[in-house]
Amino acid sequence: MDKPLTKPSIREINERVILAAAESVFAERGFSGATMSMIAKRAGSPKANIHYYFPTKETLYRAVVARVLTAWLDAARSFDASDDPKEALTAYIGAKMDLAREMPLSSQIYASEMMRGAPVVQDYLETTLSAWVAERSGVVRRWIAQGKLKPIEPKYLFFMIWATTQHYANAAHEMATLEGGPLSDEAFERAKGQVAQTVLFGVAAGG
Amino acid sequence: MDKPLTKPSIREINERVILAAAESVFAERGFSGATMSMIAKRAGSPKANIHYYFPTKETLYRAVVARVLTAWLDAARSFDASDDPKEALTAYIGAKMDLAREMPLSSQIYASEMMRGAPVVQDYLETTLSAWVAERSGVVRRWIAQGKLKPIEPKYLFFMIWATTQHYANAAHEMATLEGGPLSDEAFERAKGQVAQTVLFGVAAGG
DNA sequence: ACGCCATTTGACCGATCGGTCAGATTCGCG
DNA sequence: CGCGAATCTGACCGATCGGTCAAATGGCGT
Repeated sequence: MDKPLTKPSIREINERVILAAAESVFAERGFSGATMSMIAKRAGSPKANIHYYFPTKETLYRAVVARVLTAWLDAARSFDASDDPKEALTAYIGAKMDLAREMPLSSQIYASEMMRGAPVVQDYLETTLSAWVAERSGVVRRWIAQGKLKPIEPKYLFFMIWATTQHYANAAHEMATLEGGPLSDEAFERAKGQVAQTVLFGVAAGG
Repeated sequence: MDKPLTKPSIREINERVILAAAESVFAERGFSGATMSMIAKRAGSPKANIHYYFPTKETLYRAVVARVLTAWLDAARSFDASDDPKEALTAYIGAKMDLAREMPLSSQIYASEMMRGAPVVQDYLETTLSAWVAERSGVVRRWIAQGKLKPIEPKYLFFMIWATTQHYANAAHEMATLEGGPLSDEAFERAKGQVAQTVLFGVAAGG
């Protein structure tokens, strides 16, 4: 879907460029710390032209956040890849970890949104995410009933997965300092494996 | 130590009030989003008086962050409470969880600091925290050598603990929305237990 | 009571913020 | 090519920012 049958219009191109610039600035400085001039400079346009495409700073911010949420939901789908808890959780944790590594800016914006009380994504929390959690909690409870998992509270399991994976974006700088440099691909893959292993062993039915 | 032998001076009282006000504003809006007038209003003093005690916004911010770090290190000490991995990890996770619940503002400020690349606490990361991790990694490796833990990379274990506990501060609003209200004390205690249990089972030597 | 220093305060400053606007320029279609 | 719409841009605006300052007020030892 969404194939470029027609060549992208000037509007499409520029909105894309501006959104990318805005994402990086919002991630670095937060909503209040970001300035329109900074975004304009990074996008390579005069400030007035940014306002031509996105009338206000808040409009622009909402557009950036909207992109973040779609990426989030895409990764969430990997949870449904299998009916087996081991496979499903491994796939989900892996997808979330990859997301944090490949789109750290988005992850940081999402975290900042939450810390500020979700002024923009509140309704997403109440509708889409609530529904997702309710549905998948049912799946986890079924696994528990089938004796495949310990009797845990599904919500806290999801919190733990979100926390851990998000941390690899939020605290990338802290980790880099402690490691003496950015995590290599190999180190990241080992981290991914250990997180998945730990969670799986932690919740797997005793045996 | 530090007993109030003499009654606190005007300076001590006011600095305390200002720091508390500043902490809440910085946590809500981030460094750039916080304004001196907002802090002044919350502290109940005119803005000029804030500048009398803390000459610049950055000075004030650094003072707030300094308090956060001492609370951090206090909680970290609970890791050394025992030589037994089960007890030590349970105590450490519990202390960190309590910290996130009792001082959510501090936790959020710390997270924001990291996301902005640690402009203020960089040297703390390179010295104090690095040393702490190096030392405790040695302890974990000893436990592994004694067959008490799976052969894991200690650093990723710490990352996971930090991530999970910090999440209960950073994402408190997200959790509250999904739970239909703030986590009760009971719910929080259950979460704490499940996190500790999951991590312990996840890293405990098989058997 | 006096005098000295700490503290408090409202008025004020230049810089920068988000946003506006009119006019110049370019695009795309007949 | 011609022309209306879309796009671009420098100049500009009021509001607010962090920070300053001189004068007023208060606390306290003697």
